[in-house]
Amino acid sequence: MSLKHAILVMLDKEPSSGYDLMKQFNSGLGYFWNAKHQQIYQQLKKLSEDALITCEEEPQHGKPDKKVYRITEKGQQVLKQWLHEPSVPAKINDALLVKIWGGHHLTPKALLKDITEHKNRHTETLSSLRQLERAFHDLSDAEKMHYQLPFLTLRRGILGEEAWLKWAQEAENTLKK
Amino acid sequence: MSLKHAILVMLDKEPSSGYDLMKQFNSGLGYFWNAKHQQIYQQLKKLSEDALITCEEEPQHGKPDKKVYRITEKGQQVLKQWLHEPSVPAKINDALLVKIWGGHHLTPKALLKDITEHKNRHTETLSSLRQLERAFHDLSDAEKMHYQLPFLTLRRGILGEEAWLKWAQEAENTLKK
DNA sequence: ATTCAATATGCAATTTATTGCATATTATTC
DNA sequence: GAATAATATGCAATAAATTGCATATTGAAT
Repeated sequence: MSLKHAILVMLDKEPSSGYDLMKQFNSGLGYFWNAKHQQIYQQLKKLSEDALITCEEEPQHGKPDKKVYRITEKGQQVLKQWLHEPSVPAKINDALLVKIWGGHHLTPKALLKDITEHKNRHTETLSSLRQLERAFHDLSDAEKMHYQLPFLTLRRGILGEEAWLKWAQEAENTLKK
Repeated sequence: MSLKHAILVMLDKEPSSGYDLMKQFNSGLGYFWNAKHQQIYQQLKKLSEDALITCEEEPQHGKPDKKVYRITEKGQQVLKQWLHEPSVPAKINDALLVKIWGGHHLTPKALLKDITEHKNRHTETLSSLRQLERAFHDLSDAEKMHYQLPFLTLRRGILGEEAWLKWAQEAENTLKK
């Protein structure tokens, strides 16, 4: 229901191309909302048709031209309305947990391997989130105030990853027996 | 990519009707994999067509008849193959976090309200997970062994919910200033 | 008797998401 | 000069998920 709104939120902060958005979905916001590049381009098209955003081609030096999208008045209205609605609960689709839940066909070793691979990714994510956190702490008070809300989402990421890794430790202890 | 596999996992443990599965998706496994009843019935149909499961109508007393599905040999093969593949990273779609990330249009009060509503749901979930955990601890050693893997997923749920609530506390402290 | 909640299943239409191509520019490296 | 990586965008087809109905049985409560 709302890749649309995620894009509006992003464009409301800063006009961007599809490619810019894609990069954000692969880092910052992407931590909380998944989208592949196809989905983004499709939504941009749709949002343009509905006049919630406008598009302007912008020549670049050293890089292919890009289409810069901007949120419109109408888009802002739609965004604000969405912001005021109660947000729907997060949706989780976690294949690893499904596998563990029904994993009696697998050896503990096979499960551990799968868990370890995930652990590596979570460890990397956590470390990059912590780097962002340190950068935040170095900001001036005014800047900290300005980034207060994104910082909260960063904290959510950090606490989430820490909890994941703590669990992985438990799981490893159990499965190694 | 794998509501299909989640259903096979469930049917491998125990033959069930669509309604049975739906209830599980609204409690146990549903914590890690979302599915609405329509999706379940549609998948059951497809899985039957592909001969990964069979269907048998079972009359009941006191309740409408139900269709009991069982996993077939072929289904077990498909399931085992899936279990041996590395599992895809979990997908998160969390509208609340998107909203907070771009929530400068909202008052802290409005954000707090949204967070509080989510907090209530998470509190309830945590409390029911903890109840399951206590029930597990009362089991015999043999039974504990038997439920080892589902217990790990339960622990994941508990650690995840605790982390969420810890974050909510931080967010409230920040936003109440 | 009638309403309500739980049980039980499904069709049809639409919206979203995914997969598999496909293309073009420029900078950098070999 | 040729290959590669990063930038930048897209079509077409399919698969998956959601929404909005729609129906039927039974038990328990009013």
